[in-house]
Amino acid sequence: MVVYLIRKLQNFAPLSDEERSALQDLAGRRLRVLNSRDDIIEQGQKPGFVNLMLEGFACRYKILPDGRRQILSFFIPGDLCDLHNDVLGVMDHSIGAISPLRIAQIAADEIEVLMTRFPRLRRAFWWNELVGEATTREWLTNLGQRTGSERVAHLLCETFVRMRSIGLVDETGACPFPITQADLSDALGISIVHTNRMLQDLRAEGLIVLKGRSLQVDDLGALMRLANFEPSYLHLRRPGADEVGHGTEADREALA
Amino acid sequence: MVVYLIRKLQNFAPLSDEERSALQDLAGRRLRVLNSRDDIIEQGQKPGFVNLMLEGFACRYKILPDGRRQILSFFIPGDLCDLHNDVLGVMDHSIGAISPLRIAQIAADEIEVLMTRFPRLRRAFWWNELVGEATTREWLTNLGQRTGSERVAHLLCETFVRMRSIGLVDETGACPFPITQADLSDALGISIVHTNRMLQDLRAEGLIVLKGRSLQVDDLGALMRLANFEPSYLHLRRPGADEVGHGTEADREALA
DNA sequence: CGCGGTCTTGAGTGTTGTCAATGCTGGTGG
DNA sequence: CCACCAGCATTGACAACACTCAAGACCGCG
Repeated sequence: MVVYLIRKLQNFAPLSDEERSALQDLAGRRLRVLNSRDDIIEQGQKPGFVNLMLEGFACRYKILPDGRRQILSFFIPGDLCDLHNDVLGVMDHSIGAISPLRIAQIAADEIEVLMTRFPRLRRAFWWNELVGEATTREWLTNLGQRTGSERVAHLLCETFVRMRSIGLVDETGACPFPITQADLSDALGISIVHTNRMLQDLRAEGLIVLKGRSLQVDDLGALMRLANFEPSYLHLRRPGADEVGHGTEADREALA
Repeated sequence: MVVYLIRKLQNFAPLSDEERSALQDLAGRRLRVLNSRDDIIEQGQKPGFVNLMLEGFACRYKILPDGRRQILSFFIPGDLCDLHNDVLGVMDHSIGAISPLRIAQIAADEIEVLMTRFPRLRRAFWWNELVGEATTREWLTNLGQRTGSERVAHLLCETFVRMRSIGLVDETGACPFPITQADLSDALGISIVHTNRMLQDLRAEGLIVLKGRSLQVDDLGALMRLANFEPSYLHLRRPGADEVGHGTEADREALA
């Protein structure tokens, strides 16, 4: 399952066999299995490990005193949580499982050893962190500027493209999608009812098929247009990416 | 003007005279002066320098193809922009001046030399970055979960507390505040008209006086309660902060 | 004194939220 | 194998918060 991390990092730079097997070792240590809705770590706790997602979906979220919940990001296989948060000492948010989960718990110093031995991996991890921050900024833009339907479409685009970039979209254009409508609502800052209605619209337009924890995107181009989705913030490299720019709509489709 | 950076970093750890003078040197190099509304760096450009805010306000923002603008963060004196963004190569957002501005442009390798010489400064810079990320997450929560009035109140709380932590609130409880209502709207994801009305409400309640580019907070406790503002994400240390926790309302006031 | 940018206010509209009920589905135990 | 249950999805009716449009006031600056 480390293959997803490797695929992801290779969006930044190709990795050597040695680097790949070092990553394999790293992730083979402490395996942790969680059920849907379990917390990996809670607000207020001190982070002990870096968590590497092996299988399943999770999310970062924050609970307000009155119970409102904001989901801050979704984690899919290959994602690393909180590479550096030991500096602050205390978690200001929680991380919870959305589906049944398998994660590897990695000690901070193990990562440090790895990064010292392989400078390219250090840069790859950094790149990964920065992409995460860029994604948070895009979410902020999503919540601040886009309408309900655009928000839903945008999040679906992002998740779909990320899943595809690690090879989890099958030949029919479908990928696992265990995120419930309640989760979507808490991520997008709209009510459950409204989320449901926006999804209906997307279905009615023939853009997506969403059912049984699976998302199939039938017209990615249209979905992207509807959302104003511009994938460059994900910094993905796909075959031929060097040949295309970032400006035109054709570029956008090519990159996505 | 480097004093603001020093004050800020000392929220993380006390600095030695040597460290302080090294920071002073660093910031004395390339001075850049900008007018209100000038851009420091634009979306699509390659970042050249790390920018240190000496005087004035700035903001990070993103423009959508159709012209909508989302402000992602505000910079006040002492703030460092984009310590590490050279890894990604291209800016996915712009940074613009809100008021007349004086900044120091620092080369990435100068920072690296400094951090190697003073490991504590390295950790302090890291801490600073992580606080920035925590703040972005708080903004996401603000946009996703809070109503218009809460959002406005929350942003005022945050800005006021940050200004106070670097010594820019005077004895009357007022601080410079060059952010226009249009800027606030783009930061909070609400319309200008609505922003205006929410501000009127806060004035009517006697919580703030906002006029002439100056913000005076008359009842911070009430403003914080209204906003559900919980300042721990800013990780500020004030005198006695070691003695208080983070849970109760009294703690919150003490820390803020 | 005039001008541009900013702020304020009113009126009407509509997107989105709330409440509440019902339907669906996959898993569990008898 | 069926009945039941819990969680999730869907729908309708109504309310409200927030948006748009539009006009006018204010204020600092040249």
